[in-house]
Amino acid sequence: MASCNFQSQLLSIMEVLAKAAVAEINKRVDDSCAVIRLEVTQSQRDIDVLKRKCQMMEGELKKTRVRRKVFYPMASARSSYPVKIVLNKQRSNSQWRDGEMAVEEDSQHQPTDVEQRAETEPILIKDEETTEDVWKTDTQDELRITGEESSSKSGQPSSFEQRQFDEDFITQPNISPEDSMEHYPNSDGPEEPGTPRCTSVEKSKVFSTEQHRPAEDENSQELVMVKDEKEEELDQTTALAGPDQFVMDETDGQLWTSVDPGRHTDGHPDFSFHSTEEYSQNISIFPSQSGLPSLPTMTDAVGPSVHSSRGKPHANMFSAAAHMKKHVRTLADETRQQMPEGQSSEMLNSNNDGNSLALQPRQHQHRASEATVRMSECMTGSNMATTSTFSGYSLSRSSFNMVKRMRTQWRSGGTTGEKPYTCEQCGRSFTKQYNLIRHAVVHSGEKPYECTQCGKCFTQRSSMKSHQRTHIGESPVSQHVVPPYPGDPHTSLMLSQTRWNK
DNA sequence: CCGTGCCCCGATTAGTAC
DNA sequence: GTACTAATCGGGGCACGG
Repeated sequence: MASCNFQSQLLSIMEVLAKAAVAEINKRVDDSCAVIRLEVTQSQRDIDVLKRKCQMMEGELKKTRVRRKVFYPMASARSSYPVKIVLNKQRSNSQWRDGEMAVEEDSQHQPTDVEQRAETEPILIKDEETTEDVWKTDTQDELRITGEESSSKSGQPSSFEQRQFDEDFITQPNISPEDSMEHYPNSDGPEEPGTPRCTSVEKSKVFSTEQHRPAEDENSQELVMVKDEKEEELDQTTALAGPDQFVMDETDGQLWTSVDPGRHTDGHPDFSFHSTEEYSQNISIFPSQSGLPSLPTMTDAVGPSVHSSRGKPHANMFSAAAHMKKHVRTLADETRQQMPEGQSSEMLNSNNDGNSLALQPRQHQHRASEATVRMSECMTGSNMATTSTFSGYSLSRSSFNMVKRMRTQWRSGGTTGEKPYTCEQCGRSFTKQYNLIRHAVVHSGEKPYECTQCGKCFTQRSSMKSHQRTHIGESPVSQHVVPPYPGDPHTSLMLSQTRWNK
């Protein structure tokens, strides 16, 4: 009898708890859906803005091309390496300008208005230049559109990384994945033989991107406020979930095992993939810097990153957050596309119901963001000793040791096969950070290493060296004529030029 | 000592000429 | 199909600074 009574009481308690849990889940799912809808709306606005910008920039590009055709008809003929022309546009602006001036002087041409403009403005050949301009104004456009920005300037936010995240994740929805690549350190302005004479990413971009900082500051106050709200919510959710619920798995290094289960089942494998793999990778990778350039493209970023990220070991949560946001948007877009209006919340509801550990989208975002920051701190060692939770995910001392081991392994290019450094541009992962840095030039088009004999440019020094070996071995004659070390590039240059120009 | 950035070498892949 | 070359990446190892 007593046990029967106890069972009935237990049953009733469980029922009450279950009902409460369901109600809470529904409530939070609805809340999350609202966030996603907001994201979708903002994304649509972003798309519109970007379309307009795109059209503007296309028009500018056409004008520029026309200008270039008119005034520099020999530009393409002056070099056998068109890439060199394009990529050198900034660094060799002065060089170009010299050549252009020479042409103009030869013709004794009186500059028209257009020409004067062309003289005072860089010749826009490559799209990144215009892309950056887009971003320069997009921030303002975005602020105008959303009307969410705070006009007042604020002091330093409590955490730059958090601020970066919020800035990207909340108030700047128009960040595209490729724009979050500014963190890529660059193969610096190289030196010596193979001296970078073909640098495509110009210093001016470095400065121009840094000029975005004030704009960031303008938003910082609101950003901090938003962050606080989110943290409060986060605390609530984590308190609800209980820290013990999300103990980090020490054995498999799956820091996110509890974050996003079940996503594969809801028809968004992409989001799931990125959230479980790329996020965890990006989290650990990106060096952050105080005062990040705002929204450069990948190609823009390669340059600045050289100067800004070196020696600044903290993770760049900006990029990670942008990545995260991209996938949240992906989810939202897919949801919108795949489901009729009004069904998305139900769908998400059902998805979450099917998984006891599945975080609701908003919770997921918040936790992901928080965990991102915390993780970055752990990975960078900036807060290794004090960080004890991943947004409510308990992290034992041994887990910290594991994280530290992982970090060491990753950074030293460990033998685990792990590729924690992911290119946001193409999604490729790399074992070492420097490999990612080196890879960035693929997207930037930068070819900093130039063969001293033939002038051909290469992305990597080893490529240039192997190429130079071809000069040595290209013919019995050249073996004798070309010095083993290009002390006298002229003779070898003549020989190699005939080869390249054939 | 450790973390980090970087260099160097070698392997692989893709493109091109013959 | 083969050879050659460029492009790219992986990994070992060194240098330097904290």
